[in-house]
Amino acid sequence: MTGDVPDTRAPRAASSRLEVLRKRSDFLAAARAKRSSQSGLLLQARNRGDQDPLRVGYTCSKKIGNAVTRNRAKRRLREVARAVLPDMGHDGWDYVLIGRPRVTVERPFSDLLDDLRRALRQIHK
RNA sequence: GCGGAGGGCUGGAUGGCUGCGUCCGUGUUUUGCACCUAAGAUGCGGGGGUGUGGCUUUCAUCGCUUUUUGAAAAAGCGACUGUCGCCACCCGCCCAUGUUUUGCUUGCAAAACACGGGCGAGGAAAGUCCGGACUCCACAGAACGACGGUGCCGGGUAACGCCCGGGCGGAGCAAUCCGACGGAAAGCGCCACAGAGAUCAGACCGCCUCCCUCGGGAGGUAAGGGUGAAACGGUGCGGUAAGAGCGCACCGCGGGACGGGCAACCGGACCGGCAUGGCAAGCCCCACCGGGAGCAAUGCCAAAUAGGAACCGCGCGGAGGUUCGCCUCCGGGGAUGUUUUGGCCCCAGCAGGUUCGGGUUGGCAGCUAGAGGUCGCCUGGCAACAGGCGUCCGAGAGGAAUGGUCAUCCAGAGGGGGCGACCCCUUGGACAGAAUCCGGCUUACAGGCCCUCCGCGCAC
Repeated sequence: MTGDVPDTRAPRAASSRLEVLRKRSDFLAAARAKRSSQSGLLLQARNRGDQDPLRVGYTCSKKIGNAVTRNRAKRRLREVARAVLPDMGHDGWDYVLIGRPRVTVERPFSDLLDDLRRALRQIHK
């Protein structure tokens, strides 16, 4: 596994780092913009109007469950974002992924991926 | 074997693909700083050079005039060319030095990225209920008061409301478990309903005596009935009109010499016929403990802006001294209630000058090695625990990492096949996520493993 395919791995690694939203005001701004509701998650997105790299935020409120459940939901959302956004996300946008009670944790992972893809197509249309 | 009691441990495993946080190393890039060195720009000083301008002067040159003239020559005036000197400005120059820009060398630091390596959730990380460490409110102490807490006794501990041992009361055949377990003759208050009567109490029924127009009335009586959580303590005998601690015996209760124990408490000669129940989780009394706020504490740095503080200056509660820095005494004021001791700080004002910082945002520190834990042995102790030696372990984030996904296996559950060992299929792993750090308590928890003890049954 050490040196087989260095050429295919390098570009992926460079693009896999997603910038994370940290300020409350960014979350509030995204919440006022477009949104798309899917069965596994809720997506909010805002076009900032510049050409800086896209940014992602995650929200799992206490409605999701206790701390363990909230963490797991957030981790699955992070993983979904890592798989989908480098290809389908647009630069200059902020995306906020919001977990849903029970579903975000229990839904099959492939379905969750489809949910995000569908939501992105809806918002970019 | 069945049933039970107490305690401890564990909290799925392996692998593939792919991620995250932190620390270390290597490399690349960028930035900053320092150094080496080169070039450029520029400042100052010295030297040098010459260009321009001005002035002066000498000489040369030219022109004109005059004189002598054949020419030449001389004198004067002018031109401004060259030259000498001085002054000003200037410089593709040299030397020394400073500033600065760019490049380069090396080193250091930071950031980003890549690669490699180490480490990376719990027994409860939880609830935030107690006790501390630490920080700030300058600090330390005493008495009283208020408020809050603790509450059998002794020990352990940094401390505790925790732990250990003991006592007392209760539950259980037992192992063992449970207990807000100080004081009710210090005082106040409350004790519903029922009942005739509820603590300086009481006669409804009954019993006994007397009276009487046989219905009843007067008196005695707490043995019996009834009420109630509780009714002048219980049983027996004597006694009596019937009864009653009225008398006696035993039990209970109260007091109690004395003995045992560090103590809680235990035993108890003897005395008292026995007047005095519960609630302190109502107030209260007694003993002991406790200042408040908290890591969003607190400290530092950098930005950008309304405007505060300190020092200097004028001036400065009183007196004295003075080396003019300040010191001593007295007076007033300052902090969480009052008083008090030590100690500290401050003693009108502002028209000025200098310096510094508060709120906000961002960053750094605090930040993890500590009353540290694991395991083993030794010493003291019934034990909690303490001491010693060895051993191994040590997350440190900050919209918050410690994961996502897939496969196989292993527990467990259900179904089917088989006499059985076993095989096949399905299902399937609890409670729960560090946030400054420790000691406890409480609460949640699928399943599994181990140890000790008790009762019953069987065998011997």
